[in-house]
Amino acid sequence: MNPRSEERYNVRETEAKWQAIWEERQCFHARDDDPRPKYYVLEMFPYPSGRIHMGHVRNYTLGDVVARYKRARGFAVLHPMGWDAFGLPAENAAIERGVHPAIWTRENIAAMRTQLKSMGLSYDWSRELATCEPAYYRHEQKMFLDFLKAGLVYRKESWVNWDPVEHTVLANEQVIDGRGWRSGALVEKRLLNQWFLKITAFAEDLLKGLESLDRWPDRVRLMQENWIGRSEGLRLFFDLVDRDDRLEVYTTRPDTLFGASFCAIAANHPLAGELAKTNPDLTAFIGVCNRMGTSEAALETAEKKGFATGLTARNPLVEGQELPVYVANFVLMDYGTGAIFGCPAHDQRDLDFARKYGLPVTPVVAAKDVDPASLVIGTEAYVEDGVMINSGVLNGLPVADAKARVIDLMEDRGVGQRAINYRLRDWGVSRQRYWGCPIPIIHCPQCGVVPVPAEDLPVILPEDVTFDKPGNPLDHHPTWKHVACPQCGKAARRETDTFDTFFESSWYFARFCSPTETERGFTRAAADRWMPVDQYIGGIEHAVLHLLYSRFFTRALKVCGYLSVEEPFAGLLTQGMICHETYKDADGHWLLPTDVDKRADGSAIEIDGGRPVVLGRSEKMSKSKKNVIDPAGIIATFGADTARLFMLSDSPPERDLDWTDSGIDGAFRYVNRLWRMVVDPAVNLPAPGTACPADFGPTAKKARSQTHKTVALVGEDLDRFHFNKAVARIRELSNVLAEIPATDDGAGWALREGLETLARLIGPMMPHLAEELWSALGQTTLLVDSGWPEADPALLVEDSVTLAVQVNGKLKGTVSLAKDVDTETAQAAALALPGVAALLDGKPPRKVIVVPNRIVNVVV
RNA sequence: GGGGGCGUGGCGAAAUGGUAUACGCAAGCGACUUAAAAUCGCUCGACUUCGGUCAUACGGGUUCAAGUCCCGUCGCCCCCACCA
Repeated sequence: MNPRSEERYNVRETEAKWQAIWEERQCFHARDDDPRPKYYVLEMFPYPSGRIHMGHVRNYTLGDVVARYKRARGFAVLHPMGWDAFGLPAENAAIERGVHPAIWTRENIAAMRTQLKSMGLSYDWSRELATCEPAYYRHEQKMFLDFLKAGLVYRKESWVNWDPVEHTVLANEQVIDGRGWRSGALVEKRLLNQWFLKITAFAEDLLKGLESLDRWPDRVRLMQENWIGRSEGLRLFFDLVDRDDRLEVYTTRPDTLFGASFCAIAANHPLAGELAKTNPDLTAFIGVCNRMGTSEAALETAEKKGFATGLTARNPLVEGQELPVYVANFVLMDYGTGAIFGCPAHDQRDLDFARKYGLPVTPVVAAKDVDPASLVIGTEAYVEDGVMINSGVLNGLPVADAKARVIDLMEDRGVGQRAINYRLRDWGVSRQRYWGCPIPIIHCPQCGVVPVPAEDLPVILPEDVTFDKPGNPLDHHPTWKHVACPQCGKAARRETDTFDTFFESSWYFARFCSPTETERGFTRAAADRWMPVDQYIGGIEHAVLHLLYSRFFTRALKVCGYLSVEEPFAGLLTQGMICHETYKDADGHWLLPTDVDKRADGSAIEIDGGRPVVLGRSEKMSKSKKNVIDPAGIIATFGADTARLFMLSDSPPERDLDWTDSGIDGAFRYVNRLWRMVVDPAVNLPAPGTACPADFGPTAKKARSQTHKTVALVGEDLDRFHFNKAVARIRELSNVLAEIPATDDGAGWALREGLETLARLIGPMMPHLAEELWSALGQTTLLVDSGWPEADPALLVEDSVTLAVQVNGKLKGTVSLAKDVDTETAQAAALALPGVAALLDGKPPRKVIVVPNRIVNVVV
């Protein structure tokens, strides 16, 4: 036995060795003056929570394969990594464990950086950034002030989710079933002064821009389209009877104006507030509306409720008609004008409301062939298309024409105008939090809102704060908020709110272009050099928020002269989640996979105590369900390459991936198999660089053809991110190479060619193993520097092909023919097949279809 | 309620409208071994009278040909949601 085969592939030593060599030689350093075409690949940067999880492993493996592949293909690759380091968990750690958020965050970054490095990721670490450092966030304070100057920022009182226990605003996604996600307290609506970024100014542009993003998943584009929610309709005024005032309403159904039977305004509508001043019952009703739950269940069961204000409004289209005005719980202040007219016959909510309060229900649209007289609206509104009835001048018009006619009429009379409305709302960026970027504003009793002068930037977050009281520590700080007004010099107060953490992640991709720039975040030259990101990779959960904010932010930066592009991410890959089986004990408590012993029959018991375990379905790995596997243990045991291979091989990247122990075992077996194939080859290999022999035996010849075909196919697969297929093809090649008999002419040469190719093809996926194999094969260069193999076109063409032969579309056999034979030859060969001849029974076929090199279909 | 996606062996999955089930996992059998692990080899959709026949959730349709395109049904998943 060859003594070397007794050695085992030493994962730890080998991976550490190559990581050190790559780092020492700065293999992944991106140079701004590199003349080759650029390729910017970026993965969504992590929040430094303390440890990496499997989702990170998948995300960064995918990105690293793309980066290493593009590098091999001759691109100047920018592949950076950083930390989305502001955020709530750091404050929670401070409250719960007494650690300062800055210390907690920096320690987590250090720990996670070590973990990421153990994965062998090809980052340019010289560009690393952390958003919690003043060197980073100072620039976004400047950007905010530039946006303010450009009219893209404003301050407004708005209704927010207020957690009365934590004394802070919550984002919508932090409100679960109407309660604060941490405190569990019922969330209230509060009117608060907040800073807003005018994302709605770009609504149309953000919508249009989606069309150009042809390398984004359709799903994400559609989600953003729905989120922006463009609608076309009419804004019109209803005069209020006996009041010198009118009510502005937005509708997408101006055609149904003849069927109107009431108007309704939101509880937070200014008119409701005014009326409530003299009406305690209305005040109470508004209070009820503001406390109303916003959970799915609450909305489903919530009754339509209204409060008759006693006011009436004149229907601008129907002479003499007066409609009662209600305050209604189902009208939203922040969509349209916060006021509607109700047409019960053709809107389900309006119908529910009308039935409850005994309001008239007049159908004004009927399906084309329905007799209007027989039309009865019961408990279901008619929302389909049709023709106008009961509508005076509109009668007989199709809905679309009636809409246009009413809009024209209202515009002519000056009581309304065509309007486009968006569901998208301006981005409120104020948070009553400590661990975030301070908003660079000073409030002066004399001068009002005063921006911090550029020369006083950055406004640095003070570190000497306490977390013993609820609310924002910046508010409790004894000195920090007290400053002199930059304009009048008198005592003034700093803004103590900080930015939403989506602010930092909205421009970090540009910062990576010139991470040490001190003047304005990044130089225009560097941004022009590297932007846009050619391939962005991350979770689908950011389909709207982060990706939409970043698209807006990039446009705003362009307006302010920072960069030239509008779209930050030219290509987007959204990866699926990592799932794992779930386990519960008899009492219904979740169990960790490490506490469970799976048995051969599929059942499972608790390792400690042996009680039976209830197996649950595979679900997204989460701490709450305890179905998590720590990547650190996997990497320590099996190595980074095994973990990476597993992440790539079982499912396409956009699909969810089931973690299985047997899957990781299989990947590890393959890593070792490849290693053995090289260090202990079945056939003696010629020296590297030996000239190609003139003749090859049949199997060696086939193997060579397979080698070159695999090069071509794996390249296509990687171009399309079909990593699972690339892995399958590589495995196929190794299966073929293992079959070459030593007796074949040129066997050793064909095997060396195959193994060298294999090493290069696995380079992006299993980089440590690839380097190890490359060097074991006697190569003296680094594999990362050796480019991508080229397929020999001569070896890609087959001289013979197998054609399927069908009769009436059913497979009856195959024939082997020379490639590209003429139709007649193929047809004759097919008809000569015994099975085919028998079915024909001597008669000529009705028709024969020949698809060259593929199939012959005989129709009888 | 609105929008979108998916349904292929025991499992993860392949398949420009053209030989369905590549590649892997699990399982079974065998070799090596005192034994186990590791490794290597073979079998592996269903039924079969061994000629074949039937299988891509279900029912229709288009086509010489459908997992793939169209219509409908069922099931699962995701996103948004009193958006006027």
